[in-house]
Amino acid sequence: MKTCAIHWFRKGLRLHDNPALLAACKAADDVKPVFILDPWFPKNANVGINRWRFLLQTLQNLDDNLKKVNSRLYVVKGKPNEVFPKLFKHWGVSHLTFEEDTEPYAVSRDSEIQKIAKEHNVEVTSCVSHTLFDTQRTISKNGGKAPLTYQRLQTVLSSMGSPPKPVESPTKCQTKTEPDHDKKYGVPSLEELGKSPEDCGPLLFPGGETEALRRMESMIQKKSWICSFEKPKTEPNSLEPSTTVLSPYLKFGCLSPRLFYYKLQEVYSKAKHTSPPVSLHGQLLWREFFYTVAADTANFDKMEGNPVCKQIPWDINEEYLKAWKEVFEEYLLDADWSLNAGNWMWLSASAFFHQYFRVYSPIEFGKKTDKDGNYIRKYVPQLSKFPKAFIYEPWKAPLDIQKKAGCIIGKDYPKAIVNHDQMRKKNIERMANAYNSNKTDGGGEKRKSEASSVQKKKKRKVE
DNA sequence: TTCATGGTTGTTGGC
DNA sequence: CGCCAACAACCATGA
Repeated sequence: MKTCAIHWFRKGLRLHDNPALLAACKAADDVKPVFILDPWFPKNANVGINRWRFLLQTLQNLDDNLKKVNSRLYVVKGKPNEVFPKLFKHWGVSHLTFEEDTEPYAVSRDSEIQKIAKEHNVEVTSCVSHTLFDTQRTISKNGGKAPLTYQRLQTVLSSMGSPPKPVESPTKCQTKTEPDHDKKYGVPSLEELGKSPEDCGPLLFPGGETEALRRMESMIQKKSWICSFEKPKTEPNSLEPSTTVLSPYLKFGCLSPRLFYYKLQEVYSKAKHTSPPVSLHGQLLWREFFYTVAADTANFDKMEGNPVCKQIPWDINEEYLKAWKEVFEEYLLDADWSLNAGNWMWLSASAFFHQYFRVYSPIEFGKKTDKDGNYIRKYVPQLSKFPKAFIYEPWKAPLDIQKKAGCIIGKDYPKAIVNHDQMRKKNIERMANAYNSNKTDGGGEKRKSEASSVQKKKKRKVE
């Protein structure tokens, strides 16, 4: 009796610790590993050329690794809800497996595919392997709502025991391929997707599971570095990475967070080591934190309609917006929906972090870890010849120094769009007002008592 | 219900 | 250069 199962790759682009792939191999003697290039995606998401390259390299590597276990990757173009009915019929599919994905777009897409599968008598198995724990289980352990502080998450997780152990890679994943497989289902090149490879930057971090495991293994050798790792002491403006650079591999699932967790555990077990939140384990827990809150919060990537987000009357300034917009989502190799939204709320004191008067200075913060401004000299070549006294504030340099540096501010390089000191004050005031008015949103008695308690505090201060 | 506690990365300016 | 107080007074959690 021949049975055919599709394993649907989305994230989780790996063979190791992939319980849904294992389930497909177990359920069927013909396993079709499928990746769907969804035309919806490039139009509505900002994916830069380097991330496209990373994805395609990851798919190529996935195909290579599947070949080693007698299988192949099938890259199919189309919308999942149109592709699956065709594939179900074409291959006579009885099982569909995939890794659970907690992002709202994925949740609604997957529930539609579940329905379609049911209509075609296809049995669906989905498994958690993108996060350390099942986010829904964490949420229900916390009384049905996501923990809103890191400490609370730690408390909840510690009541759940250790994360599930990673499962082995499949040793055999028999696939009946067709002779024209490469032509019909091969991994496309950048050109075939209408992209220009010459627009790519240097290839510093190749995509793929093999590279992810290599990078993790080489990092895990540096035991004292791992044991003394403290995130706040890393250097965001260093020219060499001062962190692991495993995040793009975790984002695409080239690397299992659970495998990484247990590899770190092994090192930790033999020596004194740092702890969450600053340790490397702590970094995996931050990821878990934002994934968990994001899975439980409506409009997590927006302010409006987002119950955890402070409602702040931001200015709408198209000019400023243009200078910043989309940059992170487009250019980051590791752009990750839950993590980006969570971190932006953190940094803007909109949620999770509330001490809004601690404002980063674009001048002082950079100086802390890069006094000479080498990061700016590399990435903003117009400013590269400024003396270090002015590298963070080139507009303050006397005209003759600007001339000597070959860059007149306002002519060869734009003037600052805001005065930081003024804008800092203005925004602290705006935040104070927003916090205050959010506090009194209950209205009535509550409004009165809150207002009077603020008054009292002010009085005390004066005395 | 009330209140203390702690919070992964702030900046400035004086000593 | 390192240390420390002032800045203004936040929130979620848990006792």
